[in-house]
Amino acid sequence: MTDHSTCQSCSQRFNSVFCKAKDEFVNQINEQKICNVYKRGQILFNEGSYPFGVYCINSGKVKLSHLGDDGKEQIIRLLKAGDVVGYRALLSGDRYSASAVALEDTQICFIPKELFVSVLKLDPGLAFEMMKLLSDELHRAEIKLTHLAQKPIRERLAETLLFIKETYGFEEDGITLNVRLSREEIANLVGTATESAIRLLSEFKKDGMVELDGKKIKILKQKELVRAANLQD
Amino acid sequence: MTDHSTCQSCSQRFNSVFCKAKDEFVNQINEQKICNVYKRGQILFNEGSYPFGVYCINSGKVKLSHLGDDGKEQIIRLLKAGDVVGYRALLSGDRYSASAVALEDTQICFIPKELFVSVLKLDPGLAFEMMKLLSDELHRAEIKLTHLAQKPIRERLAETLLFIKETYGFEEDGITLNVRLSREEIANLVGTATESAIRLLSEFKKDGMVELDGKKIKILKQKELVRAANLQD
DNA sequence: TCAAAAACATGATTTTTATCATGTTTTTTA
DNA sequence: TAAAAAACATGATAAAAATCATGTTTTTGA
Repeated sequence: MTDHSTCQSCSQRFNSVFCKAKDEFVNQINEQKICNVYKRGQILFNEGSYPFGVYCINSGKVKLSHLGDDGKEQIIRLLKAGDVVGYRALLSGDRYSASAVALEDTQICFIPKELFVSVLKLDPGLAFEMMKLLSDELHRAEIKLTHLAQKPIRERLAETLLFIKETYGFEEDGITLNVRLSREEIANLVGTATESAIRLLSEFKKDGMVELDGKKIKILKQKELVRAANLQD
Repeated sequence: MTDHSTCQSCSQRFNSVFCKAKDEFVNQINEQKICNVYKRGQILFNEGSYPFGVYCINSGKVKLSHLGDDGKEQIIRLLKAGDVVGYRALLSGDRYSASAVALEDTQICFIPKELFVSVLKLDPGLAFEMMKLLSDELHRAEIKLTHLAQKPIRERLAETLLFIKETYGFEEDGITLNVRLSREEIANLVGTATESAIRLLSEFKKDGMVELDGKKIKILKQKELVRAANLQD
């Protein structure tokens, strides 16, 4: 869904919630979509503002985060090519409860609210995929919630590193996490103080599980990291 | 949706996700629904088993909870008349990731999976309400997640008491929470150790905010409780 | 490009929270 | 209904995590 291409031929089409949508509606979306490039740090939308549509990520990376009651960021989701953002508030009929910010230069297509909703009503394939997406996100949120309540920070940090790997994968070298996050962002993903995240990353390094080179994080011993995460499945 | 009544005349119909469903489909559901009474403590479904349908609560109360990796319960949701349970796993195509247990004697109608899914495909009104429900639950989960990551236990306990009040309301006296939960269940809702929950409840009592009489909890000073919860809105 | 700002790192300390221990009360059930 | 079990309560202690302090390194922007 880049400027010069179409939704019909979009590389992410069958990798997204639109995979089951009928051609007829994909064509309609193609007519009305607006494509844009967001630079690293640019805001797609801000907590508290009204949703006017949904955002399809064609390439790049985006973080979705809340501000807690005392102003501290909590990162709710990490998004990549093929993901859609901004549907939660739109479907609830709320303002955005989270902000979306590009983590690197990112190509995004905007689909206006009215069009998205009308297609959702006419295309049960899309509606079903949407429900599946919401259900999966709800599942993830409930698991995370349980882990936040019950697991120590060390385990949650290990889990977060594995989650980052699942989401963005490795660079060509096969061991470096394919995203640059600040220590503060990692802490806000784990749900802890920045210093604690830094300290535990140093421990993981000392234990030989990871290698740290600025914001580059290499996973040296994934199995040990899985053990450190203490997951049941 | 009791045994002797019909979905068409169900007192919860317009108070539920089926509020926008077409009569035609409500009639179909009425034909195939199976109504049951669950005694306090009885299990509707168990984490790990396969979903065969969804459960509509006609009266009574149900808790939905996860087991954490170390076997500790985390209560995910509290459900009441008009609520539907068991749709998450069904829509995701997963096994149940949580168990549902009746908190008191509860009347529940079961709607078989195939019927529910087929109606969902044919009735955009129901599909939309379902998406709205999922979005709202996702929102709630994200807020809770942020609070678990950022707020101290005292604030979370206060918030939990207010949440229980929002969900189940008061008894006729206007101050007693209309549900009986053990201290352990309250702790598993807050995400803390049972002793911590007990201790902080005692503090709230000492501060005159609540009155404790076994499992009966009376809210004496709601405003102070709101302040103790330190919510932003 | 170089000065300022931000991010990173780590030790020391304090606060928060969990765990352990023990006694009491309530609930269950044989 | 009485004995056993479960739940509740609270103090003492230990562990976990946050905060504070300070110095170093990296990044940013004038």
